[in-house]
Amino acid sequence: MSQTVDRALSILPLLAEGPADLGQVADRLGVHKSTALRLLRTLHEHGLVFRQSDQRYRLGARLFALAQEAVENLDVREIAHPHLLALNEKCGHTVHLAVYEEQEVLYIDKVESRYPVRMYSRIGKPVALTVAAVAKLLLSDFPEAERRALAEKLDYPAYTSRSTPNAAAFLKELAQVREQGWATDLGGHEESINCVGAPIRGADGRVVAAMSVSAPNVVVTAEELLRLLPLVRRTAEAISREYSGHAPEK
Amino acid sequence: MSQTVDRALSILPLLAEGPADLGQVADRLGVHKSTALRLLRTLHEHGLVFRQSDQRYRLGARLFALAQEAVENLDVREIAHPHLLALNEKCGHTVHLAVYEEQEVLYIDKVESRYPVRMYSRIGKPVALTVAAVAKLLLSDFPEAERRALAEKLDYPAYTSRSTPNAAAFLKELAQVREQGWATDLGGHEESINCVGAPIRGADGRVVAAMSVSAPNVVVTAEELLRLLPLVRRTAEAISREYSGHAPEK
DNA sequence: AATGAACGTTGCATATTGTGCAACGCCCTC
DNA sequence: GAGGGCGTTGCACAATATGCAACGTTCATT
Repeated sequence: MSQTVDRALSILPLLAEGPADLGQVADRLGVHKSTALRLLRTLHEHGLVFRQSDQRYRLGARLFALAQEAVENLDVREIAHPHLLALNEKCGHTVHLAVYEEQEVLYIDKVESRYPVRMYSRIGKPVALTVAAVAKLLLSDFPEAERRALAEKLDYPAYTSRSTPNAAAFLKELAQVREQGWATDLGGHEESINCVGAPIRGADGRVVAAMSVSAPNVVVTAEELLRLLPLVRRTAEAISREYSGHAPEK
Repeated sequence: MSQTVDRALSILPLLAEGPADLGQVADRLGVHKSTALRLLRTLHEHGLVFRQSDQRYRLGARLFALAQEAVENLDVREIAHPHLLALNEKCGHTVHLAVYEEQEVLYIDKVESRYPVRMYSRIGKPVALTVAAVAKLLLSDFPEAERRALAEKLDYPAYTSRSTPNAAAFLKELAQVREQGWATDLGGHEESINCVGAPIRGADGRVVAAMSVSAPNVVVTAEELLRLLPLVRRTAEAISREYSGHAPEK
């Protein structure tokens, strides 16, 4: 690997501790002042480092401009897709990925069940906010005030006898989902369909997306589906790690 | 300056645009694949870059961590943040904090509007120097010679019909901003968005940062926004006092 | 006002270090 | 089973980064 680049990059964490002058940088790198100067100059040209008024060096603003841009161009779907495929490979059921956007929760990816009996859904379709596992996951991460405001505003259609009946029940459910880190929908939308889901989190811990596994009663019972929970959670965690920039573990 | 480091660092903005594979990186750098590989490996070891499951490279977690530290070390931000929150609490609009660094003006903090219609911006993003209220505030504090030199060097993109058209107009505007101690951007960047801003000064009276309140026409008219000016100025002054070492007044 | 220390900066000779090349191995497609 | 695409490795060469020593400035000390 490249010694020069290695040295240059070692400067960054060093400056993260606080501003430092040329001599300090050179010392801590174990190189000559002139060498440190050239490295700092190159970092400077790229905006990763800058020189404050007392001539000392500190981390530059371009660093967070880069990070910000990277986050913006991050596509959850792209990262999640192979994981969703792998999960489907293992359990055979329909796997969904959803995000919250403009007061709605939308499916943005889907891997079809490999069983002949499938649940109906389609990418881009808004999901039932009050009952869907992915909706509960995404909404449970909202600040409490917003959760309450939203819960009041919603309708609570009685899709089935097990649909969430009202705001109070919904808020209680969200609190529980938030607490336990996973969610279910057991026949709340369609009598014969059950789902289990888990949240996908960004580097800052906020929920950026949610995934779920869904299957009709006729294929597996609710209890059997719940047994998949650890697998679903592990998958969601793997996606979270990769999404927030950690190398996937081998 | 160091060619190797220069090449390595050029990879970062390239990856910020989105994931890329080895060949793409090598091409865009204009170097041999093997060279690109070694550079990427070094970046990888420092955690600035990582390899997602499809083998393509992406910006890594350490970059985000560094960016975070870089922002946190900007102490204006730390001091200003609660004030920005309070201001947003009162008026509901988007509040920005910006500093000048290395020929650019950058947003370093932001509190989102609580209205559904929001303006687009992001922390770390360089702002349009010739029109943004915060840019005018920061640049107006430069010594006259530097202002003139800078004004000559700049481009004057006509974002809208009300954008600053040329160096002469810009210098006149800066002089006025300097005189009155506040600045506006009335549809100069995006036709439907207005801003009012005020400077934050250090103990020596120099402008160290600038803040602004922004709102689209559809939410409040320019006149209504201007009525917030006293509030904005008072907030900026409170931040200035605290920043320059006076105890925050309760 | 003069001296000296501390720090950043520059040019240069040296050899360490990074480079391109070509060949290899792997995986996937046709 | 052949072929193309892609990442990877070892090697010989010279381009490139390095340390040194000397210079310039700024600032504190006497």
